[in-house]
Amino acid sequence: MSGASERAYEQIRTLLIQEQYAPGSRLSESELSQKCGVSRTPVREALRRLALEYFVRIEPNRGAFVIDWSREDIIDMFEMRSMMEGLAARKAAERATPKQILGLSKIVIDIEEIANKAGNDMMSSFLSLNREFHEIIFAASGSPRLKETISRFVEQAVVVRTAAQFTPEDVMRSNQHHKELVNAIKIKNGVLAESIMRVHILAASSRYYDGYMPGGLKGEIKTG
Amino acid sequence: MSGASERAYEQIRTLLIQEQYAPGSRLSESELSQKCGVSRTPVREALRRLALEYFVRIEPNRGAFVIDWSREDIIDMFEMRSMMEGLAARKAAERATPKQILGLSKIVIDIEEIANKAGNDMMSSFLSLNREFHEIIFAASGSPRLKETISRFVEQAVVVRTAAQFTPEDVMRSNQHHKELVNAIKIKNGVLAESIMRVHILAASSRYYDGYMPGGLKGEIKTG
DNA sequence: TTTCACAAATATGTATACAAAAATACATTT
DNA sequence: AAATGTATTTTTGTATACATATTTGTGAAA
Repeated sequence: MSGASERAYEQIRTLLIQEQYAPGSRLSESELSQKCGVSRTPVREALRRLALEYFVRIEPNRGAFVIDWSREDIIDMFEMRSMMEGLAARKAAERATPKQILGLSKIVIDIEEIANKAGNDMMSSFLSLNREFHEIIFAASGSPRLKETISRFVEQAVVVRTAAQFTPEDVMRSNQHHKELVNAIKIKNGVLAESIMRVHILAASSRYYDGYMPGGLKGEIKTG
Repeated sequence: MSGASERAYEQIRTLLIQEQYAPGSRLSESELSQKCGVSRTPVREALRRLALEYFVRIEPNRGAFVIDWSREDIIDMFEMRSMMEGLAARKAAERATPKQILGLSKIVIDIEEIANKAGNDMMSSFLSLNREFHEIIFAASGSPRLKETISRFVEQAVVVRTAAQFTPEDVMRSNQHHKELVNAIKIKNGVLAESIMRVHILAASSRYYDGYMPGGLKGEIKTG
């Protein structure tokens, strides 16, 4: 899909992830349309879409503003994510095919390998594999609606930035969770899979607080 | 807000709730713009918005189609709803103000009264009060994001229709749940509040299956 | 200087015109 | 008759022009 609307969406989204605009600042449609090389119509459509993914907030007759995530917003978001991805893991444990389980196992091994190399692009490889891992869980859960809802949270600026905070030890710990999760799914233990996934998400969230919140939360909701 | 876009949204949404268009059927932009008395631009915006609320599905270069909810989709939706509203109830139990608790208690009494009268507009009064009840829970949960996410599911054609299936006994049972919920919140028992809310939602969902699915689910996931 | 009122400028909201893609109808071929 | 290719029509996608609301800037009055 190479439509103007799609391109505008991608471009604006990238700008927002790169923090080119301060939180709370106004996004002018004409300015963005110039920057994206398309007319205002597809820009407006892109902004509406970004509003649904919590990148911007739209005020009637006033336009789009960069969303400002409060501390509470972030805590809530991870809480919801852990709950929904936990549900996805439980359902995946009940329904995953041998092929999907094999795919998950393979990613665990792949991440283990790149974690030891610790090269330059280690992080981008990890992010890609990690994403793939969670995608398989979503697919295995058999609930497109669930996947869609979770995605709206996961494709978030704050989330994207969180992963970049990961140290090699974080990657190892994360992959340990993955390994336990695959085992739980293998033995079809849904409740276990759900619990592991919740820990997994909340542990990742604690990295965010450590990295980005002033002084972190210092154990308030740390789990890992 | 009396904008053309808003009016188009309302009108189209009403048409969809009233099942004026068959599931899967195509929605023509020009036809809708004529019917709504606005141009295609606000109609397009309304359709995009309805897509996010799962009323329609948009295919690139092909337009909007009325969503067809499969049996699995509906089960998933109620499962997610019960989980998310459960979370909201737990958080509400931890944070509700005396004023909010009083508001909840009042609604329980009001519903009790109208349930006994069983008049013509009993159902619409119940729906209104029921909505208000859940709104207070959302507000008390202190998580606007959570409320927003749940709303996208709740404002659903299938959900709206489900409530219309309620018998007087269903209303009484539903209000019994409400009463227990208010008590749990009063004593700040979050886990209890969460459990009650889950039962509450899943019990309501069973009414849907009874009323609309061919033959119902006959106890498959019935809870009440 | 501060505040308010009002006009100019700017931004969003909507309508319309045009471009591109998809759906349809029809003729041609097998 | 069925299938395929092509022309026509229809629909969506995008750009632009206009309407309306908001913001900003200026100046007069307190």
